[in-house]
Formats: sequence, structure tokens, C-alpha cells
Amino acid sequence: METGKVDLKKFFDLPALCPAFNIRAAARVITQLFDDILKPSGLQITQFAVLVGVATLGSPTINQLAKGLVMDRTTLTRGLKPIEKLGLIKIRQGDDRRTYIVELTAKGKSALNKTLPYWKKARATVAEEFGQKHLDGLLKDLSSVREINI
Amino acid sequence: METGKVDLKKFFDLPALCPAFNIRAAARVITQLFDDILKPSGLQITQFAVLVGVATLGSPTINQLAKGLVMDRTTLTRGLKPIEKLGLIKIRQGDDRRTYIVELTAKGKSALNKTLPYWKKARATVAEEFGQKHLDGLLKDLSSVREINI
DNA sequence: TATTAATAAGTGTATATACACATATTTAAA
DNA sequence: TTTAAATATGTGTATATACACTTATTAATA
Repeated sequence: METGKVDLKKFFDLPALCPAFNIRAAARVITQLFDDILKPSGLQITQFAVLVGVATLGSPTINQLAKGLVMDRTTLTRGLKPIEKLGLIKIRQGDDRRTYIVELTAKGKSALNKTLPYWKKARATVAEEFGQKHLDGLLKDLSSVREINI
Repeated sequence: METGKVDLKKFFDLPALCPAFNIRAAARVITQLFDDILKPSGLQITQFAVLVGVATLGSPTINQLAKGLVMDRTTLTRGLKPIEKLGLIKIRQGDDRRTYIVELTAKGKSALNKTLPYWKKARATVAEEFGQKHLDGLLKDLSSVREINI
């Protein structure tokens, strides 16, 4: 049976073929690039993403926001804490008292506008490194990945 | 100046255009898909990735492994703990006593082989949902994202 | 109406992520 | 050879991630 003997050769081409490895590694690279360029704004790209979500969805509930951001609800719950502490959002109970509604504060709106040029710069950097058309294709692909449901 | 008034319209198409939003959301979806399918193996895709890295790099140092996995070194340091606790790897000091070398245990090799079919199934699922050629293109794109250096 | 099911959200726990900083060891330079 | 620079790693801290579980509220049903 030789349980100890293991042919490791078959694993050699696995990293290049693995969607999970590749997408996670790329996400780390992109996140660091964005965070680096956004640094002067005082926001991280994840926090900016939440604020944009709140703005575009228009004072959503936690659940609605989580769905909009394609994010686990409990992940979002924790993620709201820091930006709430920064005074960028307020969370108030909805008419349906099970729900909680996330709203931008004036400070939050101002942070959005302050951060936008840095976001544009970060995006431009990626487009430059990557080619605009190439990037457009990648974004389309990523959005169909998002729509995968097991 | 109307600091309170903020035109939120300009944020509406931002999510679709943002590489960071999209790649992070896609990474969450793909990770959950892989973790779900790998569940019977007892490994998560991130742990499997580390084991594959150790196997393909051949007993690398922490730094070498971090580079190979396109991972921050300190992230890896923490990530090694759980699989070390599971007895899948051993970490020993190198001849250069600054270095620590990561090695697969027999149990680790066995875990690799046990997990491989689940990984194949997960990859096949993605390929099915996504189209094999489409996926090949995406993987190529993601690997060039990885090579971005600011 | 009383009971049950469905929905919304929070908490416990564990891992993932990475920056800033500190320590140990080796290599290079004075 | 002493000192300085470079390299390898770990730790403190904070946020990100999500599963399993619990609680509160509302909607549906008996």
C-alpha cells in the first residue's frame, strides 16, 4: 500500500490551474495597491466600498447592504463597526423593528467625495498596468464569477 | 460651498468599474464554493494551498513559501499555525539559523492526496459554471494581476 | 387569537490579512 | 575584528471573513 510514499509531481501544475489560489492572490495584490493609493484619504478600499454601497443603495438595511456588496451578513456587521466609529455612517432601527438601516452621515458623504480621486487614481494605475480593454474583460468575468451559485 | 450637499449619482457606476470590489467579491464566492466542496476532506482551500506550496517548492523557508504563495510573510506565519497543529507540517530551524523550513509530514502528504479529488471536483464545478475556455482566460488574467508591482 | 414559521440581526469562535515594530542572525564594510 | 547593513522571522494590533448558534420581531397558519 505504501501510504508514506506520495507522488508529489501531480501537484506541480495545480497552483496555476486553481481558481481559488489565483483569485485570492490577485485580490491581495489589488487590495494592497488600492489601500496604498487610498492611504491619504484615510479610508481603506473595503471601507470605501461599504460607503459606496450605502450611497448607491440609498439607506439600505444590513441585509440589503450585504446582498448588494456580495458579502456575508455577519462579515458586514463586523465591518460596519470601524466606519461607524469614524462617524461616517449611522445605524438606526427601521420601522420593521427587526431591521437596522445604514445611513451616510454628512461626514460620510464628505469622505466619499474626498476619497473619489484616489480611487480614480488607483483604478487608472490598474488600467495602465493591465490595459483598459483587458481590464474591462476581467471585470466582466469577475462579475459572472459573482453570479455563480452552487 | 454647500459642504452638506453631495452628488451621489457619480458613485452609481463605481462598483461595476472597481477592480477591488469585483475581485474581492469574486474571491469570496470562489472561496466559499471551494471550502464547501472540500469540507469532507477536512481542509480549507487556504490550508490546501499552503500544503501544495510546500510540496511544489520542496521544503521552503517561510520567506520562500510566502513568495511562492504571493502572500504577506506575516499572514503566512499565522496561517501555518493551524496546519501545524493538525500535524500536517513541521517547522524546523535551517542551517542559516535565521530561517525556518517548512516540511510536509506523512500526515500532510496523505492529506494532500485525500483532498485532491475534492479540489478537482471544485475546479470542475467552476469550469462548468463558467466554461473551460472562459476560465482559462480568467486564470491567465489573474496571474498577470499578480505580477503587478506598484 | 394562540402557535408556528419565516425573517433580520447579533455573538462566539476560528482563521485570513497586513502594517508597524522588534529581535536574532548573517553578511558587508570600515 | 568591530561596526554597520542586510536578511529572516516573530509579535502587537486592527480589520476581514464566515460558519454555527442565539435572540427578537414579524408574518402565516391553525
